[in-house]
Amino acid sequence: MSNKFYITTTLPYINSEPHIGFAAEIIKADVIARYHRFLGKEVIFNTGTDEHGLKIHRKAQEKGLDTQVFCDQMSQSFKDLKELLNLSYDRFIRTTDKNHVEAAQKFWQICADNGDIYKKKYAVKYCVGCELEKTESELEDDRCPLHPNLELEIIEEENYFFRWSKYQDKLEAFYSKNSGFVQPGFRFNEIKSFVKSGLRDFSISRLREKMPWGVPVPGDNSQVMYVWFDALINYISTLGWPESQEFKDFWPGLQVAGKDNLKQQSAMWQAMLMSSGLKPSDKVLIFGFLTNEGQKISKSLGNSIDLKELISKYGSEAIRYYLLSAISTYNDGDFSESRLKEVYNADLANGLGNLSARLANLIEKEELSLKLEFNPKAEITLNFKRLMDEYKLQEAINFLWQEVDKINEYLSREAPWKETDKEKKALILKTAAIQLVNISDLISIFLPETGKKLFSQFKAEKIKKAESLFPRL
RNA sequence: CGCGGGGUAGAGCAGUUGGCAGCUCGCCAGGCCCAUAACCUGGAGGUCGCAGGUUCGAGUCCUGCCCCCGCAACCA
Repeated sequence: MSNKFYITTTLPYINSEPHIGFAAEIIKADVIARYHRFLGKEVIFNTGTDEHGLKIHRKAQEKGLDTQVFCDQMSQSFKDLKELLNLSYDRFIRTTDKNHVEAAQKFWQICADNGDIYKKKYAVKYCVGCELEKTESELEDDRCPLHPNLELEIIEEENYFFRWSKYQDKLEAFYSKNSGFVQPGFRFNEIKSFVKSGLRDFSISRLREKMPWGVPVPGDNSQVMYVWFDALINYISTLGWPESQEFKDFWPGLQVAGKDNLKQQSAMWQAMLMSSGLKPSDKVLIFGFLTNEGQKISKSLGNSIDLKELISKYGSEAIRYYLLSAISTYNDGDFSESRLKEVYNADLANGLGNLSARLANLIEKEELSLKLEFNPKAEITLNFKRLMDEYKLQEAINFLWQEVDKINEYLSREAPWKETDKEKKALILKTAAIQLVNISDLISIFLPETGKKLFSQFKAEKIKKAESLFPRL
């Protein structure tokens, strides 16, 4: 197995502030990255911001800002998540970065040289909301059914197209050879049937005079790249492609995305990689969406969750725990503040928090000297790995909490506070502490701060009661 | 016949290859008294959406049907 591991999130489009859904995605990616570091691998974990396109340009204009200034501000807001959510990414690429722009142009050139980019004159109705041209069959009453409030724009111009259709067979062959390529399985089925139903070449450029905010098409000053074409390339430009050892060492990698990105990640991008002669991605994980208190998250409903406020209220560890353990990794889930509190009290305060206080207190009174070490061969670790290797994050974290329960059960059963034999008492406490130490290191994959605290508390020569890990709410 | 997800205890959800229906919260009754009013044990509460089929055996596989929700702006 390679000692190098590369993982990347999708790049969020920066026309609004980061929200809970993206937080869920990047936290899951963070857990996977930490897991691979835990396995001793050298990891690159990439995220960043997608900054081109008409919507962003217009948004900046609305605010009376220079587009780059607007992008700088929004991008910073996403960068802030690193501290706020305790993320461990080590790359943050912006699609307006110079090296990305150059890589996108190089990539384009290679696809063009391979005959996969051609110019076509066409007149089409274009929906600004989708950033997509619409065919007649997609329209209802001459309006985009997805954005009925927006007037369609008629685009009559010569644009560049990518020969997606050429890759249909290759994609299908690739899918059938790589049975776990997209996870979960039902998403894989979805994309397979989509590709099977036929691919149509898609437009990958816009006239610069109409849409100035994009990567210039090499050799044609009148056109800029369509936002999706350039954005996908970030997954390799961040590794220094085309000229870098790092790219050779780390590509291909694991990509994670929300379910709205299924086509782009697992079919469009893979075809683009095939065209440029690069290896397809290693794997694509597709996560579900969140609702807020049972309702679809939307600004018009005024129910978008203020992520920063939430974090300052409950702390990143609680948010991480909730998103990872109480919400399905791959299915849609619901975010509810009352549920968050419930889970916090049950699992963090009464569960892990109380247990660590309970055990530390018992040991402190006995003045034991334990000097415990994490044991990577413990059965717990092996069972845990089995789940993590299949990216069953929710099952893995819940498995750890079952182990927390077992320690509580063990203590109640053995009742060391009643034991009069000093040696027996010490053995009971040591047994419990060893289990907790083993779990702590695994917990730090999900809750880095908590893991660190537990580890330093229970690895110390003199275990002492510390400040409450998770005070009850 | 557009694509997809879902309908399992009062609420929220798990159920991998078909093998005695589970978890968390809440509720009831005990226990413990080391710990954060915590922890442990037991209990009540389900015709697993409906109707068929395959099977020794179906929440799980097959067929049909009913209902809910995404695939609309913002957005993963």
